Amino acid sequence: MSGPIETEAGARPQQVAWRLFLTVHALACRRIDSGLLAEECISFDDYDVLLTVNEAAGETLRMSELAEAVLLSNSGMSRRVARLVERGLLHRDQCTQDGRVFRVRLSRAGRRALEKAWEVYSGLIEESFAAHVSEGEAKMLGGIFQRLLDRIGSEKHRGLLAAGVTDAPKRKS
Amino acid sequence: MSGPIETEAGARPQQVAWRLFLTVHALACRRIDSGLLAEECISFDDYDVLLTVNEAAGETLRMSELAEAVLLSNSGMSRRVARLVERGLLHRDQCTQDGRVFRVRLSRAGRRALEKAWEVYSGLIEESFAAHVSEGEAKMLGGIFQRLLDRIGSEKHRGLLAAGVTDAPKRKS
DNA sequence: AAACATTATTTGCGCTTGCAACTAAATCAA
DNA sequence: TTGATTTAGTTGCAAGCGCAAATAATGTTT
Repeated sequence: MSGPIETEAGARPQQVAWRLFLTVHALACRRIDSGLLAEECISFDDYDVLLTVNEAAGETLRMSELAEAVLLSNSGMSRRVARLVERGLLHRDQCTQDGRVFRVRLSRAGRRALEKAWEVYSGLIEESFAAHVSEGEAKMLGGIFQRLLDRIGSEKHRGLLAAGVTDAPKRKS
Repeated sequence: MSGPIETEAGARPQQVAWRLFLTVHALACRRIDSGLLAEECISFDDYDVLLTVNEAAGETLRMSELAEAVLLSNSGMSRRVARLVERGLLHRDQCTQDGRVFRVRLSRAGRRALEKAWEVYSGLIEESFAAHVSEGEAKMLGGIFQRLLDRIGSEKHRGLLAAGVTDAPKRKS
């Protein structure tokens, strides 16, 4: 986003890119959100949670890990998970070794919901993003974004996993 | 974001890029948000509103134009502007030709707040984004994002202006 | 073991949002 | 002109969020 004075002419390409980045993000997310809603899938945000759980080593995560991975506050995640449990998409069981921690995993219905949503979601990504970017460009973008993530993200955020960059050796529950 | 089944191995580069895109957005925005807060500036979202008003042709915009440009619902914008008026950063005056429309413009204090925020914000963009992207890469990103915007954005969204693609005739302060 | 400190998660609260219903102003119809 | 329609913007409502305080389970002293 450019500054308050000069704006149109003198903006550096990085600033222009930043601003476009914000706008594209907002537009694409809006489309995807409403696309999922229209097909009666779980929401974009819920998808993110279920996917993160599904991908976790051992297919289970503690509340705080999940919150961190999805970039939501702990309290926000607590309530989000409560709703998902309520709807039968997630199990949330207390850890036997340490009664303070709760582990979350997909239920059968949760897995089905995730799979159904993926069918829709992948099409929406295609239509709102992927179709407009060549494979070479996508690799470039991925490289740049990964670099940004390495520099500004504290550590294990979703993208690392997606890009297969993680080296976490852990095994399941 | 990759799908529920295969994920790490078989993901297309576009899907990897998409997921990283989401994560980088969330992380960078989080940093910028808290950076602005720490320096006692207006919020990221308010900045966006004030900047959009400032850049508008004639430095004034109707409520609905503003909402569209900033990608907020009309009701959300109505309340956001009410708060900004309350705080003395914006004027909101009823149009004399058509009493239904309200035009918004920066107050003096609003302009000062915008300028002060820009000093901080530009540093935060630098640190969270620009510093990690070369000028050539930034141009590439800008090109790709602009293309995406052209394809998925209905029309005049902020990015068009930032990229100097608009043909609006405005001049500065 | 009793008291204190620490860690994991959940609640209370206030704020912001979007949708849908509402009000007000302008335009169209007769 | 009066009445119906459309348009611009604002509210009522029921979410969701983050912060800070509360709760609960462990750990650590002494």
